[in-house]
Amino acid sequence: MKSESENLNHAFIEFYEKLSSWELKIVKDKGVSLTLIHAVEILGAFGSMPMKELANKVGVTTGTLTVLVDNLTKAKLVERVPHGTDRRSILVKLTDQGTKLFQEHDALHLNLTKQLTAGFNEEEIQLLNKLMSRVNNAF
Amino acid sequence: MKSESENLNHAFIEFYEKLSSWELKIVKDKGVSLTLIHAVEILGAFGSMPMKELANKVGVTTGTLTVLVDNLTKAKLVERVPHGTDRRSILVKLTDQGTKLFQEHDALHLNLTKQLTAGFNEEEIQLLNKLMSRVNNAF
DNA sequence: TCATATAGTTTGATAATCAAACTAGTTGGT
DNA sequence: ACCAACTAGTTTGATTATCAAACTATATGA
Repeated sequence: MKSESENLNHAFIEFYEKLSSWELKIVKDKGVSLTLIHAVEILGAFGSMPMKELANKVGVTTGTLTVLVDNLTKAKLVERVPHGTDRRSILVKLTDQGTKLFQEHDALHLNLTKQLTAGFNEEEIQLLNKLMSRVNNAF
Repeated sequence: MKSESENLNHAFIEFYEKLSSWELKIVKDKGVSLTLIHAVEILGAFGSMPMKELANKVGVTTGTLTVLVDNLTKAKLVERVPHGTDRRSILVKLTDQGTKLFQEHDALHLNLTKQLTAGFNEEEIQLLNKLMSRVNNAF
């Protein structure tokens, strides 16, 4: 007999796998790379940050991030702005256009979430949100 | 005021982002590529499947998957087995060694899940599992 | 002041990926 | 039964992503 933790673990993994596939399909349709939209998503969620920190969150080296930010800059989605106190450092910041892309992507996620919880009543949605928020805070 | 769906959506996205970063870190430590472990995870979670279906789930073209499965085969993690009724098709199946890798990776996930739900009682874990399973089934 | 550390870029090589052409097998309409 | 249209997977040739390591510019601390 499987423990409840094992069942939950597999539910988490299945959700993660399905969301990954969904995300990949979405970005492919838009003709942008997964890493690119991932960077936009991180900047949208956490705000402007230095190259190094963004590289860590995206999961690439700073060398790779330099190229990625070059491409994002060419596409007018981000801009490099000087760090206030450390002249070695550079902040990566979403442009208006980048913010728009982030919001569009977020709206697609919202559609998906609504679709996935179509059979839920308001209390169940609220309950699931509470439980997932507790999980996120423990991360 | 944000709707409950929006809150849940952002909880899902935060969970997905955090799990992605965790997965990336784990995979880097092991020295294998994210795509490779992703394929193993999909095969472990959903069972053997044809090239095309695996390509869709991994999010690459069938051409790319051919190379990936070649590499996985060289590493003795998967094998190509004939499809019962369609001779054009090939099933990708985890080997014993591939299954072992999946189980090791799954154990890491389970540790994480237990850690994330350390503050939950048994009923809450069961409840979250029920809700997430319903979400997964709607995917 | 100067040795050491850090942020970001560049470089050269390797690996991942794609689109399109190709092979082999299936299916449906006549 | 035949054959045109379709599908699964592979191969090929080119492009892109990525890394490690060397490099530049700035910061820090003894």
